[in-house]
Amino acid sequence: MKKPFKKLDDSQQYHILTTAMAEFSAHGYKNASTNRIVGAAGISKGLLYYYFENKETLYLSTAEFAYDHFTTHLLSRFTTEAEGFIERLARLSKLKHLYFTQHPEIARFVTHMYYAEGLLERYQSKMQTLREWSMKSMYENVDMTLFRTDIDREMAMKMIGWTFEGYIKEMEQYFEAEGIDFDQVDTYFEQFDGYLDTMRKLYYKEV
Amino acid sequence: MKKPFKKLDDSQQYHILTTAMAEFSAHGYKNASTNRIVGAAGISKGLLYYYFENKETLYLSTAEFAYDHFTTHLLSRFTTEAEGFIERLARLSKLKHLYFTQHPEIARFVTHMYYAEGLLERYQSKMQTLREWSMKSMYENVDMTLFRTDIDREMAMKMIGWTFEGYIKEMEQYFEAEGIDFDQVDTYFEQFDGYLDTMRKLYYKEV
DNA sequence: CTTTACTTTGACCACTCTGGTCAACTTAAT
DNA sequence: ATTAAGTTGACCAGAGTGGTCAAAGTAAAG
Repeated sequence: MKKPFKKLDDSQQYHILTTAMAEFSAHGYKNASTNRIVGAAGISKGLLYYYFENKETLYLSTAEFAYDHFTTHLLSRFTTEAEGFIERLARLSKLKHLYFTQHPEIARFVTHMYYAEGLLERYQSKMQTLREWSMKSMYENVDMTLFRTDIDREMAMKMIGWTFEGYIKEMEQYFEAEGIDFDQVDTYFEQFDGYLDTMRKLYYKEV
Repeated sequence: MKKPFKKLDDSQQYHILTTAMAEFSAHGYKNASTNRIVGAAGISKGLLYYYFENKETLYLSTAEFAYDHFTTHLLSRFTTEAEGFIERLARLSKLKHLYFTQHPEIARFVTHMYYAEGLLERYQSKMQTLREWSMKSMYENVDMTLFRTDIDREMAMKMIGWTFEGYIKEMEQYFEAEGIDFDQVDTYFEQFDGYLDTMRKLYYKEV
């Protein structure tokens, strides 16, 4: 990353970097095309190389930006208040979902980083931190005594997690296919709360 | 597909077609490389074009073979006997899992076909049949009265499905990372049955 | 042996796309 | 008018593409 790029508007930096992220997550580092990036970003080839020394630097700058953005916008915004496991995961899921709709390219690129191998080795310790954070944020200060005692807790937690994953995935597929209709975003949250109630009935002790 | 290819051993046909499938599912039709295919299959470039008129025909032959193989090996092998929803889905999952371990390239290519758009339009009616079959095989002759009455059935079925998906996905990731150890395949099935018991406890009426 | 028909090879072709450069041009500030 | 920063797109060498084809190999028949 050269100095001229740092002098740009934040919004223009964001624009270029997220465009690059979309390309990188879609095709991986090697098969990503700088030509497509400049095309999609609406800048000339020369300008891209006026901003970045080469493809590799662009990729690494992109990774750094994504990591920082993700951590400051998502991790810092999350508190571990006392609550049940289902409520905890619900809050986490909503946060993730919100971040995904507001910054889809970054979110997708972060998951790409999560699994990518190759250039991102310098980030693997950071990724490890991420993994540990997601562990901690799932369990810390969670009241496990709410679970009914006749079923295995490990299993229960796994199944609850899979339920959230499945529901979110289904919603994403639905919105991707049909387009987001804001009337239906309401029913989306109603349904979500419905699942929450059901899960409490299934996994928690009777009151 | 030309006549010389049809004269080959079944095993050699299978070998070439599955190699092509791996390439196609990994990179999609357009970015798949015939050079990589011949390299991985261990045949010369000329021979591939002695067997197939061009890349497109290779792709379509591949699709036809995959579809036929999948339907005859999986669909035909499945019966809709009377049972509960959990047991039905467990059988379906085990079948899928078995097919996936025995014919991974075909399985992956079929999922590729499921979502691919472009050349496979002639197959979309067949894909629709597949979709209908998977609906039918999930519900036909299933005893729904086993469910407890205080939770929504639709939700219950969804959540059960997500649990199976999640468990299978986790197992695949584990086996991919650690390699398949046959001692652990046993514990795999024990665990699976454990989840079945738990699910019955969660979703079925008490006996 | 020779001939004939079927297989198989890999060098080769024209073409597209790649990451990256750079002289020329525009814009803004002095 | 001068200088410096910003921006363009034609251009390059190289890699990889789908596809061809003369040549070589193989096996059976006469």
